[in-house]
Amino acid sequence: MKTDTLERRSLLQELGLRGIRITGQRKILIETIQEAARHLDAATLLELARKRDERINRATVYRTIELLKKLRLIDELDLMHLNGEKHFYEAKTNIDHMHLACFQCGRIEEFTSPLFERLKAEISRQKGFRIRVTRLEIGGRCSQCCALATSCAECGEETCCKRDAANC
Amino acid sequence: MKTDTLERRSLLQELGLRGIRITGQRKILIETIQEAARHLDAATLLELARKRDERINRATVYRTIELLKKLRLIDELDLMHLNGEKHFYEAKTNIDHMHLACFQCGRIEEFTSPLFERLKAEISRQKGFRIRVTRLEIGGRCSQCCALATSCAECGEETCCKRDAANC
DNA sequence: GAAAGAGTTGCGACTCAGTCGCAACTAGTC
DNA sequence: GACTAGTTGCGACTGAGTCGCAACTCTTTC
Repeated sequence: MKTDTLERRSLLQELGLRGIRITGQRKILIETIQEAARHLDAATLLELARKRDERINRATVYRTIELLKKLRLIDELDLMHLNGEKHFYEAKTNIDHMHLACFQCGRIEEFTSPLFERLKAEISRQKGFRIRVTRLEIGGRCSQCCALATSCAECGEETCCKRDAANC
Repeated sequence: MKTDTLERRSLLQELGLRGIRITGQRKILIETIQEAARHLDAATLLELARKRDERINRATVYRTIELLKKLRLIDELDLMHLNGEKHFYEAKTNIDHMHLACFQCGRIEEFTSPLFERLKAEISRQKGFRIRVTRLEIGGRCSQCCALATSCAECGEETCCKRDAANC
């Protein structure tokens, strides 16, 4: 997952520094995550990894994800369950960022803000909570879909999500 | 889920206002959600509802949750997957709030802040994104666990999560 | 109060993400 | 090159959530 503003670490390098064995499978899986143009779920990660080495097993994918999560090298996302119950993964960035999920077109946007950092500082201070991981996901309608918005055929409401009309 | 600061609506009343049929099962399920002292997952909701009417079926629980989610009367939470892959549910409140999940003791705290509202406003303004649902979950260590913290037997690190030593 | 019909429920079979134990394999060390 | 702890593949399993269909029930209408 590459963006202009957010800096992601080299996961392989981090693994090596922590004395964790770098196997062929881990190398492929990590490279696949880092080179992906979008957030990957476990099944897609497996599929892409198998293009490089078709012997890679599903269990290995889950075990590697678990490892990278525990080492806090990747973040796990739900992306508002836009695509069912899957989880998605991305290499951790230098600054925490949030994900905006458009219910209409399915696009995922990333967003950072100093306000988010201030909010985290406030939580630490007020609640005495030591923050280790944050997950801020926002669902709604992106600017493009807002611009194209027409009222819903089912309910007449302009704010309706055509992707899921019952959600009006 | 009752708190002092957050105001939750009467779901049954809302359902009626929207012309949705109020069945015996829905009444029981909604009352169970509203009277619960904690966030419920689908299986627990079923279990509690069956104490009132043991004929209630699992599929009905999932269908009712789906209905309430679509009507935006309840929020779905993951609570940082502290307890596996389940989802948890709570009646929507008048103000969006976040959940702080302690990886050590498992406690869930709720927190509201004007900064969160400002952050949402900033996203709407800067990205032109029309926000419908937000989910902010924060994982770490609560103040009580911080106070009791001793270094981890496995790794020696003070910030280690004893619940999951591999997470050091 | 009874009839009618749309909406809802229970049932059971199914799907799919994720887990686990175990034997075979291999990266890294000596 | 041999050794071994850590890793992998396999296949069976678990558990959350879904779906189609027949039976039931809430609400409306008369």
